Amino acid sequence: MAPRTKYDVVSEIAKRRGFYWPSFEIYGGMSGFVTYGDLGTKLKRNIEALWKEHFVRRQGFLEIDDPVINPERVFQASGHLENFKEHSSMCTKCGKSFRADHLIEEKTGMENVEAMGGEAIKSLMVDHKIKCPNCGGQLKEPTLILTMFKTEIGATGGEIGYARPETAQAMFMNYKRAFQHNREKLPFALAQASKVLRNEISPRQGMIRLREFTIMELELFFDPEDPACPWFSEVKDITINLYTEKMMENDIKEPLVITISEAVEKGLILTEWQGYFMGVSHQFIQAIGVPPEKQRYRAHLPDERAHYSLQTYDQEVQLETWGWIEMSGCAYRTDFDLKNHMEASGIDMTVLREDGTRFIPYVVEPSYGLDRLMYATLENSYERKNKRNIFHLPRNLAPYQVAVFPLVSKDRLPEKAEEVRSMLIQKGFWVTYDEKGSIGRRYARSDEVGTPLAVAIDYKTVEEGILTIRDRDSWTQVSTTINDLPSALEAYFKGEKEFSDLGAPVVRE
RNA sequence: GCGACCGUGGUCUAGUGGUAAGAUUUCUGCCUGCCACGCAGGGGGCCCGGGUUCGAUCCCCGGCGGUCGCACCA
Repeated sequence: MAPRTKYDVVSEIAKRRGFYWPSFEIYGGMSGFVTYGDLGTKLKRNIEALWKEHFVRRQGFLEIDDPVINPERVFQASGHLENFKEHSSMCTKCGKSFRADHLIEEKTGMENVEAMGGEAIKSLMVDHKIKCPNCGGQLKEPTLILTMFKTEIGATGGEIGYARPETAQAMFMNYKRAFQHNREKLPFALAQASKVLRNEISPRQGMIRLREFTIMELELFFDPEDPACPWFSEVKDITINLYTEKMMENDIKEPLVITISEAVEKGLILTEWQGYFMGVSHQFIQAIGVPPEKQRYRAHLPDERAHYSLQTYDQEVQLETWGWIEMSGCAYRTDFDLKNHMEASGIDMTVLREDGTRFIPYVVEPSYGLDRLMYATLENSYERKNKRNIFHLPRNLAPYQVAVFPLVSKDRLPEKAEEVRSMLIQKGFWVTYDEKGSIGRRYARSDEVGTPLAVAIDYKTVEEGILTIRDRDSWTQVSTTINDLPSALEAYFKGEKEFSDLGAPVVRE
């Protein structure tokens, strides 16, 4: 049997304790779909909230929420219908399948064969007698694979619709109205955290590649003649690990360690806005618990880039099981999308400058996969210590903030604990309560779901109103009073106080 | 989608052509004065369909799902 990977270990706890598990289990399951349980739902919600702290609230950007199903016209205009598919050809002998356009390019040296269309690809395959590169066998006629989910809108099937494979089009389609809501001022951004669907041919790696998942994305609109980012100075000194396009082409293994401002000055990052978002993103990923040395930015090579992008940097995080995995992408989309929608819809999307000239805004887009961020958060916070599982989740991400335990379940301690629990709930905290088994077992159980603090109600609590707070990470305790507890917890979760400041140290024999 | 391997209580594993074991979890009661404590008792399972067989969780075929490799991942 293969050794258990960290992914196996984390997933086992996730399933057993209720973070996430495979969907449709009772009907045999279906790969590419995941169900979040209580803990996972809360953790995911907290990561989304933290993302909005970094990318929406701070800058005063706008949010929207747009339909998942879109009519076909949208994807004609966006270019997805043309680009979100490939011509796949399978070998009749060994069964392997290949991208027909890539095979033609290899054999003939032609470029951009994909754009020539299906019929041309079919005849080129025949003309050049292209065989299976694996075994030399005969290849089947290429078939078109569309990786968007297709459906019909309306009961009589009047119009074809597709589930969106990204949320960006929503921001572009609603750009003009939002621009007015922003009192026609540039730059501004539209953000959305919402579900998208991609009909992946063969999803693998559990949480990393799903068919239905949540994207957190924003489109920043700016005047290409006024490309300065007003908050650039906040991130300019952040050091990142960078792999530029040129470094990728020359197969350079060591990253360029460089500050954001230097990378922009040298033209390695094309715009200040990309630099800004890459810097904020570095902080954000660090805030979910991934240290800088496990982060890097890697440029997309031209043939890897999406049809709309002039430059894209993937932000990758090093996971123990799979190595470097993309967590976000920061794409420079220029005016590609607004221009397309303007042409296809006939709606003018240009902006008037003070000098009377008109222009289509340029766009920079940072985009995040929430589901894999959640996995990265769990994996990075996981520790096995003294045969126990601990998730050292950042305190602002933990599904539950505090656990309340009576020391023993007798002598009116449970009743007292219940009082403390209701008080904390009334104060707005996320609280769990447990009185089963030994207190040590209950501490262990709350560590396993990443609850940062546990409050123990003992005889001194009943007699003098003094209780103890126990820290998940250090397993140490401090004591304070029932009356002081809420404000202490509030300061702790706001990050104003550290654990040791919450009360007097408790020393046990 | 192709190939290899795999599918046993909630979870992790053992095992078998005669319907199944252990740990853990969960429930009940007792116990419990700070780190998965102890005792007693209870609950809970062979992925689905077909075939071979007196009898299939085990063998065969198909499906579904998982892991890995190839391909795909805009």
